[in-house]
Amino acid sequence: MNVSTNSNPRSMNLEDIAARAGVSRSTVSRVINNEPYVSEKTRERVLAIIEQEGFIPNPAARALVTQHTQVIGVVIPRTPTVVFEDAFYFPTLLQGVSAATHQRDYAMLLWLGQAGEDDERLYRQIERNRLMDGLIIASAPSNDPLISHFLNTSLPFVLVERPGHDYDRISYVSIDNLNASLELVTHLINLGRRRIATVTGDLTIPDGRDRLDGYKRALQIAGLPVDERLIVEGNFSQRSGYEGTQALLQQKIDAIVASSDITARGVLQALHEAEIRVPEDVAVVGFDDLPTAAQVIPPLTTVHQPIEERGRLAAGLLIDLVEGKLEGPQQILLPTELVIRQSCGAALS
Amino acid sequence: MNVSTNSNPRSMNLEDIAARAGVSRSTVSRVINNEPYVSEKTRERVLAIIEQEGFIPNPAARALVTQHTQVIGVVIPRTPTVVFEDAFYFPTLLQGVSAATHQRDYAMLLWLGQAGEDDERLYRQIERNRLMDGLIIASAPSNDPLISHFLNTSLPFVLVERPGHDYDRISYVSIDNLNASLELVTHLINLGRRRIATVTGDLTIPDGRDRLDGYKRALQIAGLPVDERLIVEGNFSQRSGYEGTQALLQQKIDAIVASSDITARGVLQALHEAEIRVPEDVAVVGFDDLPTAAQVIPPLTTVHQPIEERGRLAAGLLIDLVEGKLEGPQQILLPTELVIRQSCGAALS
DNA sequence: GTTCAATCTGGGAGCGCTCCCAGATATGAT
DNA sequence: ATCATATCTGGGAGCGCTCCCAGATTGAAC
Repeated sequence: MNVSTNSNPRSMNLEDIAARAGVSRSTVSRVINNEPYVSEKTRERVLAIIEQEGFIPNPAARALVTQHTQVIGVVIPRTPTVVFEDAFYFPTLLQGVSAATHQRDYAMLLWLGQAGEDDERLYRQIERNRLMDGLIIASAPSNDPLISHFLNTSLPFVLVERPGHDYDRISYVSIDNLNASLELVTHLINLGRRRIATVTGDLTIPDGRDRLDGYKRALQIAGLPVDERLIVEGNFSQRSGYEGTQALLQQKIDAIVASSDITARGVLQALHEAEIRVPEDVAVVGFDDLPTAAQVIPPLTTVHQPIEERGRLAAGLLIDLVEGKLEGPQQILLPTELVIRQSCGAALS
Repeated sequence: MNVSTNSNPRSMNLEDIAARAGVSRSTVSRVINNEPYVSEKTRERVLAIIEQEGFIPNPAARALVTQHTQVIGVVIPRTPTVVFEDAFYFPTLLQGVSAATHQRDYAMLLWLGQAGEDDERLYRQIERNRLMDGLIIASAPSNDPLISHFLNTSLPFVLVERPGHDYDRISYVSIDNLNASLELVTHLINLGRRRIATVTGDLTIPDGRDRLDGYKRALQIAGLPVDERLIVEGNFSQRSGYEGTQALLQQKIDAIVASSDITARGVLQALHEAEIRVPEDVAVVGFDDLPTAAQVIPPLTTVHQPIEERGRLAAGLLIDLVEGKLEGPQQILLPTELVIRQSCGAALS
């Protein structure tokens, strides 16, 4: 009946190409996979026909036998805050991951956490998806379920933050938060600041804790006291910077170290409202070097971190693990760069 | 030799589950795919074993026979400008796409254009990737090669902008730029503005052209002249807003319609430098309602568009097309909303 | 000429599913 | 009891590849 109206013609396969080239399936496979033991003449003939027919091998069939898909996954749980408070980090990171995956001929599967919604369902979907050769997990804090799950699996994964646990069993790419923070605070000390306060990040996250540790270490090295009254716990948000600063103004201070540029925004806002001059009365420094850091008033002294490279390295590392070019847990800490602008008062001296 | 050191144990398959349940491969398959003709008792027994073993069917094997992967792709070419000038649109759109794909149990393959790099290589990778059931193409302007390619293919695809050509053969989800712009300009006219200028967007992009057409239409409806000297061609960038405004200041004007909130930022900057009061001397309106629109001074009157919903609908539509629930090209125009703040001078009257 | 290794080529087996068809069993009408 | 029908169940075939092994061909060495 519908012989002539076959609307969805079967696409070509190896056998079809083989027939047209007058060779066998196996030979075509060898040509496609660039294997040896094919005469130059045959190879060229086959390649010509592949080109001419626009033939592309079926990835599902290939994956079925090789157990590799050439696909890696990227999970970004609980994005809402990321998206709305800092719409820079996440796209930039993806850009880096994307660059590396494409360069190595992989594709990238993206999993985004949904606003408000519990990540439970997402995690189940990710765990059930056996299409990936490996996984990049962004934003480490409370994604323990994912990490624990994949620790019990043979699926390679890489974090782009330092994990909160199992440090030595997990591969990750991060920045040297502690030393960056140490350098930043030392810079303030060198400028003559002595009563240096801080609004920390989320201390359940290694990033937050490490930055605080760097702050303390810098004071200790300089022989300055670590005064707990000058340390207010925040959570990287602008709001925590604003409220933290209001609390800090009870004390006599001459500098505030914000845990992030977003937090610094809140700090500046609170200082402005209290009619305190920056940097004359109080110096302010941030962390991250978001594009807006140069645009606030006064321009923010901060720590630049290579976000895109972080993504690129994480993807490269993951693919190396997948392909067996590297073994076991690998940890990479990227260097950061102190960016001196006006908010620290460097121009004053 | 290495019998006991088999490091990568073959994971379970249907046959294994079947053996444990004392049934056949086929019955397990029926249970997994929720097909009828399985007795309730058998179904429960099989489900229990699947649960207990944590069995997940091999997607590659499944895809090989069904010709469906439950994966859709999203292409965002030439992201650099998007990322750096407007880091909001793109993540929000992805969030919407992601929400819809996850809800319908699909996964999302993401393809990002690389900074500076030619998109040629990316396009080849996308075209060669036969893992996707369908494709969402963001940012329509110059991606003709992709669109033309997939028009000749049976792969369903959906744009999230209005295409520059083949309108009626292509499925897309966009907003009603023309009427939104018309409403916006009419609002200015109702406020008494008479010399209304505009800095357009990229006129090679339908979005840009439609917004300009809405501007003209509004003037015509009000019986006002369309003065070409009051129309400066821009490209959605802040810079074009800045330079366009400087050019417009040669004319006598009382309002500027910016093609986007980003452009409006440049417009405000130029007016500020020229010491022209907004909205007293010149009213300014934008388009897009970025989060920053409410934060500039004065807060920007603009057009709110449902970006996340755009992504969600595009993905939903694509999956409907993939699954055959909908036919052929489908076009959706989403409604927008006029957001009146201070920059239009509404509060003055 | 023969012999041997290196180089090339083809086809069977199998990856883990779905689909189809044949056969078994239960259910109800006669 | 008999038969027709609806409900279940099992196994073969096949999706399009890769991998392995056996056989064919070549070329160099003797």
